[in-house]
Amino acid sequence: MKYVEKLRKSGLRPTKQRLQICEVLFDREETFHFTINQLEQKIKNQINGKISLATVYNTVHAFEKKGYLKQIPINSNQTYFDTNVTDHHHFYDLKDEKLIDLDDSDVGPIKILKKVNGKKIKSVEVLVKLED
Amino acid sequence: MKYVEKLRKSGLRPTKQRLQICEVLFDREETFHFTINQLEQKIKNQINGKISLATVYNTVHAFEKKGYLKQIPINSNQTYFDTNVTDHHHFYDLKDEKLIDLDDSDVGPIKILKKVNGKKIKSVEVLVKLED
DNA sequence: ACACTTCTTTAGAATAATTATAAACTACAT
DNA sequence: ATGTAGTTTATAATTATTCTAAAGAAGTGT
Repeated sequence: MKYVEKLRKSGLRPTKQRLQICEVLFDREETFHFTINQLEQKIKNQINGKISLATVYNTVHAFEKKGYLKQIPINSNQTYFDTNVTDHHHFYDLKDEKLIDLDDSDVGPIKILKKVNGKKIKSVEVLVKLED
Repeated sequence: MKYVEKLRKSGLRPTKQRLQICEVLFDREETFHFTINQLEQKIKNQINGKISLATVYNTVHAFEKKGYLKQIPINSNQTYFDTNVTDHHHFYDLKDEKLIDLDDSDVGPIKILKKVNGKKIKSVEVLVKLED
């Protein structure tokens, strides 16, 4: 399994559940945007067995902490995550409640001219809301 | 009362509670960023009486629908609102969980080059996360 | 293989933000 | 004043997320 080493290197034991979640998350061409519930559904469709919702939460948070996932700031009732952990921006389709990646070439460079005393910039994220 | 007319014009009855909330929200020099719970606290400090949490929710949502408030897209456990309904950007101080306005002169112009079939851009918002 | 420790999974309970409900109340028009 | 439609309110319901504690699995040393 190609994820066994990756997990072990991160100090995470390669359990059956984590490997299954890795497959759902990372065995794909394109960036994957998801909520916990959507992910749980995908996992349950893909595997032949049960997985606890708590495990999905645990794993997603563990992966986020290790830098394999990131949260996307949207005001939705559910939290969105992204398998693309590079600095990038998003379209959010309000009607379909779906995220679409923007890569850097789609957005001009963003300059932040204001400074805040004693704080440094951790990230700069653009959210472009789309309507019909 | 200066808010009576404003409310009536929007088709909202100028009730005692709504007028009190207007004072807390709009009788100030600077933009006000808040969560429902913070707003509830401010109201209870300011007035000499009770207000139901449900009323705070109702009113904030009514004002949002009428365009007097807008939601700010952040992933927090609580929803943030803003009395500044113009298109503008934010710092979010991760440690203090506080929002700071950026005005347009603080952020260079943002070009969105990508188009999505049949959709148009409703808003472009930048969130700059700050850490120590 | 075995024992032992530590990490992980799990079901279910707990928490917390938000929304729904339905009865009492209030603004407003007639 | 009376009627009606909108509003407030306490409380219940809902929903996403986190917590808990017991059972299970992985890793280490023997």
